[in-house]
Amino acid sequence: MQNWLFKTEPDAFSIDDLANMSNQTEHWDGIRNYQARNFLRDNVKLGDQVFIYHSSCKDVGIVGLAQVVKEAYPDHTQFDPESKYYDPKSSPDNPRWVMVDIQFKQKFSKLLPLKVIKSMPEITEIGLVKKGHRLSIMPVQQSEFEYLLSRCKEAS
DNA sequence: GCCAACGTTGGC
DNA sequence: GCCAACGTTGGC
Repeated sequence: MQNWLFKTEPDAFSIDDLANMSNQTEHWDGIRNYQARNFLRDNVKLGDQVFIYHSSCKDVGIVGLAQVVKEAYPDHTQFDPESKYYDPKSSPDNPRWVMVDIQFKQKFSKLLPLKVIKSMPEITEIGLVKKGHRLSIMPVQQSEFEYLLSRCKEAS
């Protein structure tokens, strides 16, 4: 069992969009980084908890919680020439990119800002607080996950 | 919109 | 396999 943090740009797809999907479930497509792909393919498991994080926007931080409801399967956008995620070097026989499905669990009434996360002495391992870490899928160790979750709920 | 820090590509 | 050039990410 693992915990994760997935980044998303709320202008493209936000926590509210996830909450409004049918079954409050959506496939997490468009991951085009090998390290993130390897996490998705090898380590993201059914039932894992996922922090949803808004990036590249006015209010950057953790906004909610989701869970994995389907493990890795081929990301269909890699085969679609119309998609911005199209990868001509990938083929259906040998898909290069995968995605998982996640289901909305909770939106925190107040977001936990990146600035605050960085100021927490308890939080030292998560990729967010490390310099130059740009992964859009990152593991969160259990102790830090629990601490962050309690702070999110406390702010709510 | 800037720019630092990465990741990827491709010539050699 | 090196590395320069280029592209992308993402906080500010």
